[in-house]
Amino acid sequence: MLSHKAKYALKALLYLAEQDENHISKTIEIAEGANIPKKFLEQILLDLKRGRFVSSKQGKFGGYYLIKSKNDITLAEIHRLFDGAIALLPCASLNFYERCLDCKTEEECSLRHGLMIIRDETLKAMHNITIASLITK
Amino acid sequence: MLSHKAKYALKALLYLAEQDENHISKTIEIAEGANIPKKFLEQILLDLKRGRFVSSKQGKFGGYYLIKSKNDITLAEIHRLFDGAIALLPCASLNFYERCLDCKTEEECSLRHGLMIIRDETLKAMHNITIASLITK
DNA sequence: ATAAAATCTATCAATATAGTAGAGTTTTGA
DNA sequence: TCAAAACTCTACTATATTGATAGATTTTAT
Repeated sequence: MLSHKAKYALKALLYLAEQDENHISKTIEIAEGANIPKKFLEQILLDLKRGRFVSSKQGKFGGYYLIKSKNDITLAEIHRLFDGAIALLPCASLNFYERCLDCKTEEECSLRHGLMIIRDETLKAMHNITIASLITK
Repeated sequence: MLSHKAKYALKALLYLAEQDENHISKTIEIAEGANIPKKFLEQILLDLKRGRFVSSKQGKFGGYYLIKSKNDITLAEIHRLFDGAIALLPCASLNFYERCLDCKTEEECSLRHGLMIIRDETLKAMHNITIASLITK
């Protein structure tokens, strides 16, 4: 399941993608427009900024705006940024690999192979879900 | 990610599936064979019993054994039993549906459609991973 | 009866989640 | 230059979940 953070992040990105080009959105606008607790959203937007999905302008008339095309922001990326690995176990993960400590046979645990198949399928599907695809549903 | 419970459940089922027909396995055997904390495994086996994947015999010479074909036990089922919904949000779930409370438009949240696509893909893949398929990897 | 095994219920520590609070910094325009 | 508006940063908190452990109870075979 997605965390609330990841869900809110997607909704915030969706909100930003629906604004006019060059429009800059204040946190409070996004919060109200997408129904997200404002103070929580502040943290999420900072995370999205660190992830280089959005950028911001401080001070009066400041706010947030997309710096990545809505066609290039995928569910996979947002999942990884907020919820980590897409694979079902760390030993089957591409980006968050860790050895299973409870596996006797060092490299290959009995589940790893099957879970890598799932990972590849899920990843492929998650890569196709972009912010743009969510708008034009 | 899978919980330890779900992971241990899969490993326990794998262990049981690898035993001779009619063999009955004591918890301690499974625990040592699959490297799972014994007391924790006890709970997991009871869950698997309630889920009708295994059955048990009490008393001396008792233990656990599969009552479902290893070809019919899928990752999807084990995920649902121990970790719940396969979908990324409750509003996109088949078996654990709940409305998104933060969605303004009652029935359709902006993410639902995309997440249902992911769910279908993941589910299809998870359905193909069976205990049998994990053995003959 | 006794030993071996499953079963049941309770408890616990550590961690993650979902937020809230408030002070600090930057920018703008009057 | 000053104040308001906005982002930024750090800390805190309540609650739930996870990953176990402990111990008493019940069942069965010999």
